This record gives sequence, C-alpha cells and structure tokens, in this order.
Amino acid sequence: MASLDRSLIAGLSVFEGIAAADLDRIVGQARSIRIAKDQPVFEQEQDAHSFFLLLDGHVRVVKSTPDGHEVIVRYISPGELMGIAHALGRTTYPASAIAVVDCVVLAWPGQLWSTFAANFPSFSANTYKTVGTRLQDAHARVIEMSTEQVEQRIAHALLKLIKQSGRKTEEGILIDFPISRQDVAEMTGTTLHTVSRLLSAWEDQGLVKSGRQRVIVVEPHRLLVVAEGRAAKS
Amino acid sequence: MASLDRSLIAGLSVFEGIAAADLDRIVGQARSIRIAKDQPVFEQEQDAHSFFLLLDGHVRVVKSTPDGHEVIVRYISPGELMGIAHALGRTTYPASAIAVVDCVVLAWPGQLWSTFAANFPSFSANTYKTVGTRLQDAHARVIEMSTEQVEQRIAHALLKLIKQSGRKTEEGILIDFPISRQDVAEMTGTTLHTVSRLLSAWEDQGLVKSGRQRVIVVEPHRLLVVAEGRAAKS
DNA sequence: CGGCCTTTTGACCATGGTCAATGAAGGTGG
DNA sequence: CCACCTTCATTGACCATGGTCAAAAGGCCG
Repeated sequence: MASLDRSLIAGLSVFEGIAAADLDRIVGQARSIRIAKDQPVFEQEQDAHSFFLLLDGHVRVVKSTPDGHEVIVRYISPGELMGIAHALGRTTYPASAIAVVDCVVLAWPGQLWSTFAANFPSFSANTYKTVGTRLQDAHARVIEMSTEQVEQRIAHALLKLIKQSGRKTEEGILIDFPISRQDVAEMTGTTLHTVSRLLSAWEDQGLVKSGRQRVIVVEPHRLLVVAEGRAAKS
Repeated sequence: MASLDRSLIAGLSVFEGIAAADLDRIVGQARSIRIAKDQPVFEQEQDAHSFFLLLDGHVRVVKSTPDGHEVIVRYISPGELMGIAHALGRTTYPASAIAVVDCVVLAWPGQLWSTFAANFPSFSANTYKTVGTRLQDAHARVIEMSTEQVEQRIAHALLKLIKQSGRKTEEGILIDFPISRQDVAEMTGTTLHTVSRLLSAWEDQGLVKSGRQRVIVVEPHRLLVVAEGRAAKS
C-alpha cells in the first residue's frame, strides 16, 4: 500500500482546525481502499465496523425496504464522510453505499470514532454539523414530496445534482457520473417511465440533453423555473 | 414565578447520568413559560434565542413553504427537547412550534447550549442521539412517501401517534390531543378530503372511531395490516 | 341563536403509474 | 470485427389513485 499523507485530508472541512501532527496521526490509522464500480462500500443492516471518507469517485447511498423498493438517500462526493452510524448512536449501517464509479476511500475502525470525537473537538463539531445538514436535507425532501408535483421534484433533483457534482462542458452542465432514469426515479419517488418522458420533453424544449446514463443541464435557469412550479404548461 | 425544582427534569433521558447538584444548576438557569393553546413556542426563521424542554402538553412542529403549504414535521411530547437549532449549527429556527393544547415549557437562553454541551457530556451525547433519531425518522418518512400509498401512510401516521401519545380508553386507544383531518393530511402529504374519506371507511369497518379533532384507534392490529399494505381491498 | 370551523360526501378529472412492446447503446466472446 | 446479449431508454395505451371543486351538515362557542 502506498504510504498515506496528511495532504489527503488537509483542507477538508471535517478536519479543519486540526494540527498537522494530529492529521498525520489520524491518517496513520486509516486504511486506504479501492472500491470498483458497482461494488458496495458498506451494506445496510451490516455491523458498522468502520466509518469512511470518500477521497475520489462518487458513491450512492441507498435504503431498501423489506418489500424490495429502493430509495436513493443521497450521493456522496469526494471529501465527505460516510457510514457515520456511530454519530447517530447506531451499531449497524442504516443504508447501503455503492460505488457509482471506481472509488478510493479511507476507512477507520469504528471504535476510533469516540477517540476522534473526544480528542478533536472540531472533528466532532464538524461532523455534527454534517448530521444537522443532512437532517435539514431530509426534511426539505419530505416537504418536496408532500407539496410538489413530480415534474418539480425531478427538476429540483437535477439542480441539486449539478450543484453538487456538475462539470461545465460546452454543451451545458454535466452530471459528472453515470446516472440512469431509474436512479433519478429512486431519488424522486417516481418511476423510470415518468422520468424518461419528462427528460424527453425537456430535451425537445432545449432544457437538457441526455443519453444513456448521462444528463446535461443546458439551461439551469429555465429548469429552476420548472422546479419552482412557474412554468408554462406547454 | 413558582420556584423550579430539579424533580422536573430528573429522570428524563436527556439529563440522565447528571449529578443532582448539576441538575439544580441547569434548572436554575431556565425560565418556565406557559404557552396557551394555538400559540407559538417559537417561529420559523426567527433568531434562535432559546432552546426548550416541553414539560407538559403537546406541541406541533410545522414547516411552511414560501407558497403557503404547511407540513407537520413532528409532534413533541413531554420530556422532549425542541428548538435545538444550535445542535444543528443554525442560528434561526428551521420550523415553527405551536402549542396544540395549553403547555408548560422550560426555556434556556441559546448561548447556554455550548456550556451544557461542554460541561455535561451525557447531555451532548443524548441530544446528538436525539438528532440522530430524528434524522432516521425523516429518512423513514421519505421512504414512506416514495413507496407507499396514501392509505398506508395515513395508517402509519396514526400508529405512530398512538405509540407516542396514545391513551387507553374503553373504546380503544385515543390520540391524546386535538387533531384534525387537516393535521393528519399535513403529516402524510395528502388532503383533508382523502383523510376524511379513509377515516369514514375505517370507522365503518370498526378499525377506528373518530369525531371532531379526535381519533381513537379501536383495532391497532388490523390498522397495522393496512399500514403494511396487506389488507383486503374491500 | 348565530357564526365559524370542521367534517362529510358526491361528482369529476388530471396526474402519473402500470403494462407492453420496441429500439438503441455498449460489452463480450468467437 | 461481427454477432449476440444485456442493460438502459423510449413511447404508446390504458386506467386507478387521489386531488379538486362544490355543497351541505354537524358541532362548538360566544
């Protein structure tokens, strides 16, 4: 294994305000793992043996219901923590995490969580802020699902995705990882058919361009108009 | 104001494992406030000047959207903290809290949050566990809204309510505070009409009894069958 | 008693889900 | 390099769920 370096994590908001020597010690206790595309980082209900930091790639966090439905909870971008069941007082992972592309993660054994939290106040402050943000995201999503039409929800989902993982191209803003109609459906509580129909319609109107596991938002501003529910009904 | 006593908060899970003398000091810094029915404890977007503990009554936490929709985030029962924006790293309340009946709350100034968190490790551990639980509740709700029919969601909502605030009567389990069809609709992302129709149907089947701002679950077990989606379609 | 709020119920209809079939893109092995 | 196969996307037809609109009745309070 290549030797790990504190430069991997210096500058990340989770570790901000922590001394260089401490960063070295933190990184020293991590294992670096390569996860191939479509392979799990951890799985729902599994014992939460580790927590993770995504260094490179994109990860999809999915919750499955007993009756076989899957819901995408969120996508993780580089620099974010995941599998932080410990911060929620859990001993098992509440969801599964799947590599959307080949990924590199750092993994720490779960029992280090309390050590880090105790020794690095800014670490615990930052992670709890993360949990707080995720709580607010989840509430925002409940509200969207309660009050918005499918069309608006899908538009919001795309806007969130380009905000989090958009890459500018000359055609527009590309969502920088493979994402299928089915994936968008699982983020918005609808079906791949409806997503497909809407993307086709939007493509006709020049709002987006899309292809196999690829979405480019051409006109974010007009998409925002749709998301806010003030769009002409064609 | 009547003098406050640590017996008010001893035994609550948030304060468990804290010495009697500390409890006295904690209670000593609180103000006790009586909130009349339908009055706000705090309001969305307001500066988060205080955090609260509900001593008696029931409080409805509501988020309003810019376009006038309201969504009920949760109901608070006695012994629970609320208005803990500080734990989420916020300076304003993310939602409003309305007294559903006459209530009594303890209020602490917001700047004490960090003091409590620093001096009483079990306080901060317990509150973060609370935040973790709420995050999981929110995710559970997203999943319900994505995968379940209205009928199931309403059944689940009623089951949660009787679990949290049910009082046994000879007719069945009563939800122990006034709750309208509209309220149930705002918990489940539907309309009061649909809730009314379903409650009427369930009343005919002997599952529930209901009246003006009153719901009694007569047969929790059969309601659970409905909630899980394995009910005869009449 | 009068007025207001909550609930009920009916009729109608739109959104979006279900079912089904076809087509395009990419990957793999011969 | 081509043939085949799998996965993903498209599109049409149909229809059920549940939202909208409307009207009326019941309960509660001043």
